[in-house]
Amino acid sequence: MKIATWNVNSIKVRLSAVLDWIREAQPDVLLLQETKITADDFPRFEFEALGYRCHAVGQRAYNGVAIVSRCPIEDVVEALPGDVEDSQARYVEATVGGLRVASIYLPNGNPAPGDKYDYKLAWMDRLLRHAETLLESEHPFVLAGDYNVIPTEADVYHPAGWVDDALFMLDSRRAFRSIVNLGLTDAFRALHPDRTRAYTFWDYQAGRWQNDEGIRIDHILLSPAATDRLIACDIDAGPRGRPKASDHTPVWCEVADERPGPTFL
DNA sequence: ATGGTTGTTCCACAA
Repeated sequence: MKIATWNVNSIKVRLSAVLDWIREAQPDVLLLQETKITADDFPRFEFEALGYRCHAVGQRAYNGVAIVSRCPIEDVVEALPGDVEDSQARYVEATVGGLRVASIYLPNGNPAPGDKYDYKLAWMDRLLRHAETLLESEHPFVLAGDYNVIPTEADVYHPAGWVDDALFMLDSRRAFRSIVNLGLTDAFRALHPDRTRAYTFWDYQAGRWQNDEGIRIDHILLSPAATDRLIACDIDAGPRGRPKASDHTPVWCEVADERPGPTFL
């Protein structure tokens, strides 16, 4: 099963780019972020025409996440547990093809320090607790999306320029590490430990794409049971170089349908 | 230190 994640920065503007990429990359599941549209206005028919189902969680103008899948989308959870006051559309989780998957749009947190940074860290604490709950089930799961966290210095073109940014500040990185340290696997880094200049986001401003000055902030985290089935993972920078591109590009992984036997080793 | 860009909305804010 091929699972991909992509922050599209408005599904309305990006619809043809996303449909093109689906035709070309053939993911079984595509997790979207920053759709910037309500669930009612999500362009479901265009995805259904390609043989996919959709479950969108959204709001006007900001945020918005969705699950697009070839398999039925079952037992949907439309918000990250832990704060009934939080009305931002940043989380959707469901079972697809026997796997639990979540599309995550973690808060940006800038400017930091401040209210937005506090919200980011609180949101990450809720994600940590929820991941603990998911782990108790021992069911394989995939938490993928725009984490808005640069995990290490290897994941940014110029670390010194980012030390005061909420995406790279120590508490953000610590919180991300705590989530991974529950026993999850950063699929990309697990398979490409030494790869440099592996980015998923390049700012629209200041020629960042042209100069390959990016950051790796879109991540696929796998539970132990899902990690045992991990076959491949990569970043597809193709869509970032096309006209009317999102500032993010897709990340995908391939997970075996069955737990591999001895012949796999 | 500033400016550089894109999207949505209402004349700014978020990224």
